[in-house]
Amino acid sequence: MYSIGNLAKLSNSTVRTLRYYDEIGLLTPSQLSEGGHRYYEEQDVIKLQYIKILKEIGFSLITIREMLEHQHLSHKDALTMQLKVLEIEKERIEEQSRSIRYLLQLSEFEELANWKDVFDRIPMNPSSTNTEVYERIWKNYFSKEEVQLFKDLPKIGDNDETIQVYISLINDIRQNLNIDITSSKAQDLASRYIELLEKDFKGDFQLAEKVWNKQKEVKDGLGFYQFDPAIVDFIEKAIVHYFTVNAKGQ
Amino acid sequence: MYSIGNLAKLSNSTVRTLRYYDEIGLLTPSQLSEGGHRYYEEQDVIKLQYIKILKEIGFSLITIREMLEHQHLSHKDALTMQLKVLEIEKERIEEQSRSIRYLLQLSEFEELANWKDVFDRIPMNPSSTNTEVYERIWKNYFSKEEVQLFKDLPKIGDNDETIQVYISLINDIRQNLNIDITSSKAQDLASRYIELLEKDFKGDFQLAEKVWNKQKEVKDGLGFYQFDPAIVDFIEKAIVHYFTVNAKGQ
DNA sequence: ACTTGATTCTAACGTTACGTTAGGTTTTAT
DNA sequence: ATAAAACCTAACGTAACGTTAGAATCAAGT
Repeated sequence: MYSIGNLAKLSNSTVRTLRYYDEIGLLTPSQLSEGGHRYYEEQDVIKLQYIKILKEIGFSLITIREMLEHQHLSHKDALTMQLKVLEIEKERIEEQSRSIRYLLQLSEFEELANWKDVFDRIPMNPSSTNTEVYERIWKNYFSKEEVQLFKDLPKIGDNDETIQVYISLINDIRQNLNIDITSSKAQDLASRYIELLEKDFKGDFQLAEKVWNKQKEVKDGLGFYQFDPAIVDFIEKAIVHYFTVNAKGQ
Repeated sequence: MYSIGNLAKLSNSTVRTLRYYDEIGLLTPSQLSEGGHRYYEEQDVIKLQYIKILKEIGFSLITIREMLEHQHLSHKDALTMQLKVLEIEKERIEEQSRSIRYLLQLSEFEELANWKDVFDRIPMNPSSTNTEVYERIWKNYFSKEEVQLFKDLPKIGDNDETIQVYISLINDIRQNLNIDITSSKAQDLASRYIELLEKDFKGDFQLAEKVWNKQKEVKDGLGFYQFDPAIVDFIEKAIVHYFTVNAKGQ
């Protein structure tokens, strides 16, 4: 026989919660005193444990009430439905996270200073479902295997370290736009960029070059991030010089 | 110059929403008629687009108001903070999903019929953080490499097809407990079980056997799922016979 | 039995972002 | 001028409580 306060303490709950559960018919006390005080039995304690478990895995109180009292829903159906609800919610969160990362990374690529800059730069829909659109474009210029490789290229918004590496490199380039292409600093930047290309294109520099050129030719681009012209210029010159000096055969 | 209804239509929003935004100071109309009607300008249309984008990625309206009007928060800080919020929320969902899958899979392993059965079978805390506890136990009996391999073994609650394969097999075994161990059916079941062991233990049948025996010796088990004794018995006999007949050297 | 402190009671307001209903006023088009 | 459409404010609802207020009840000690 427990008072409401004792039950609250016993079950790591609150008096308010228990009153609310009584109000909605989820957990009604076994007895009421003449003065209206609520008293609970051992079976109520156990029921409250069940309620807490179900609540913890995400069920609403109304659903819990249905499940515990009327049992219209089988446990499997209820669990399966709730899993579906959680999956939809997870998708929403992942999509939101992707959009936020997109904005953050875009912000760093272009050194966007404030919200106005960010909003001005946002395309209509910062979603990654545009990949399907670009796939159709890629098919016009590249083989099936090449298109497949593009799908794995780092994209802005990915939850991946690679983009950070690009961001770091692009920022370094941006701060060194005016240095001599032949300097060791410029060549270091070129080397770093080539290393990323090698990784992304699995060593296929011809494909990398083809993409780079097509990206400039095709009217709306190929869906790959479009660097600032000054940076494009720097990269081209630095890489040409790098390969000239190192005579890597390319 | 737009009326509230026109703006609502133009921006795929509702009159109620726009009134609420006015009420909380998020988007106030540029003009009010004598009669109290709200009229909005082009800049308000643009601002509403910004609001919608931020709302879509999960920011609360109050936060959006702060960001757009006072700009105390840099866009990077706000986006980073929101990403953290989403990550915490995602963790919660993943944990909840794991618990639900645990219950579903447990339910199928043991053919639990209703909620009472489920609750009776639930250990204190159906969390997978118990792995750390079991790791300490494993270290007493197994090498470091072996313990590492255990971490990758399928666990109840995993979002993985393997458990389903186990469930299917265990259910088949349960329905054939009384057949002759030497029958082709029993041997088929044994074969299927061995196939799973081979995959899980990377072909190391000696380790699999060691685990199987230790699981029975150690007082509270090793943290691997403990089959019903009748099923344990069946598996042992069927596998022994399988290897005897096929003389695989084990 | 009486007193006092602890516990409990109900009522009500708050939280977020609107949807919905009601009754009255304003705007717009003919 | 008239009528229809659009708009206004007020208020209640949604889920799951936390918080405050003022009054009543319970339990323990004398």
